[in-house]
Amino acid sequence: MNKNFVIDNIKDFHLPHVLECGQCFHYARVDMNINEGEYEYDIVAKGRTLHIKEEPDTEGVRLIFYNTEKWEYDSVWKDYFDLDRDYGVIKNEIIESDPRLEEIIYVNNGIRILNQDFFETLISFIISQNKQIPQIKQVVRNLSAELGTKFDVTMIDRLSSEFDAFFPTAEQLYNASEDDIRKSKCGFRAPYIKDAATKVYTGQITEQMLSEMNTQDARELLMTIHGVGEKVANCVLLFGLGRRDAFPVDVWMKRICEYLYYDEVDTPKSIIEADAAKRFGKYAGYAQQYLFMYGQKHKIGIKR
DNA sequence: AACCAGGTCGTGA
DNA sequence: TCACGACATGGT
Repeated sequence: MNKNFVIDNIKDFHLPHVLECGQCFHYARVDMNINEGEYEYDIVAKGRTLHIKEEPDTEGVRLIFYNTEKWEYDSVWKDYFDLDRDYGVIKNEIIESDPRLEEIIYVNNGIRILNQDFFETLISFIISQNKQIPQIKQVVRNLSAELGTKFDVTMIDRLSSEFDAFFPTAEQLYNASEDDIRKSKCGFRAPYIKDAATKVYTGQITEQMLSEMNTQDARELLMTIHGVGEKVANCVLLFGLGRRDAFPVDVWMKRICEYLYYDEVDTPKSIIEADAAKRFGKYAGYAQQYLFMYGQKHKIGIKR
């Protein structure tokens, strides 16, 4: 039964940076009986659950996927964690675009852009507007517990923690009333969630359509959803549709980029996004994530 | 007690 | 186009 899948010597990977850089919300850290250099998490994603641990290895880290078969790693988690990608190349390209990012990348090394489920990413980032990350996680958990398909923790013997349901499908959210959705404490975003679920469930917007469009057209189609603006659309493109050229600009990125590139002068998000596209090109999404972590860690530009 | 949060919408110049 | 308040909820 308890078969673990292990991979050794993974470079450019650090679980806390991967999960806690604000790109995903349906996870929890397991802090019990952990040794130095070890990090353990529970994750609910891709309609599955995962209990995973990182340990130091001779070169890079070792990942232990608890109670996981090889086929499941090959077909699900390898892609989810973006493990086929060579981040050495990506880091070099970014540093070439701006040498000042070398230190920032070094300090925040081990970030991976996850390949998450499209619909979950869409709803999660609709929720994210005007909320802090811990609260986003709470609403995602509430929404799942109330409307998502339950899984039996004792049967699965995998999760040690607080989750008991998958993220709701488009169908489940479409069939829920706005009041039911509001019970998740999503507040004024409830009609937004409903509209997104409706457009996806009725096939007005599909992952297939979006993946066949160029990034700009896909962004515009996403923005026809009520409650999806430029920033949320870019997050969905980057984290849920594999568009690594997308560069979401939120309050943090605005502060960080003004600090780095605009001499602290107030600059429109549209300018910041366009300049980043020019500067980082197809690596803009990766650059954004290193910058976001850096800004959060050092509270760049925050005045209090 | 105001003010802010991985924003977006509606309104009015 | 652009500025600005409103919007639920919770934390400081």
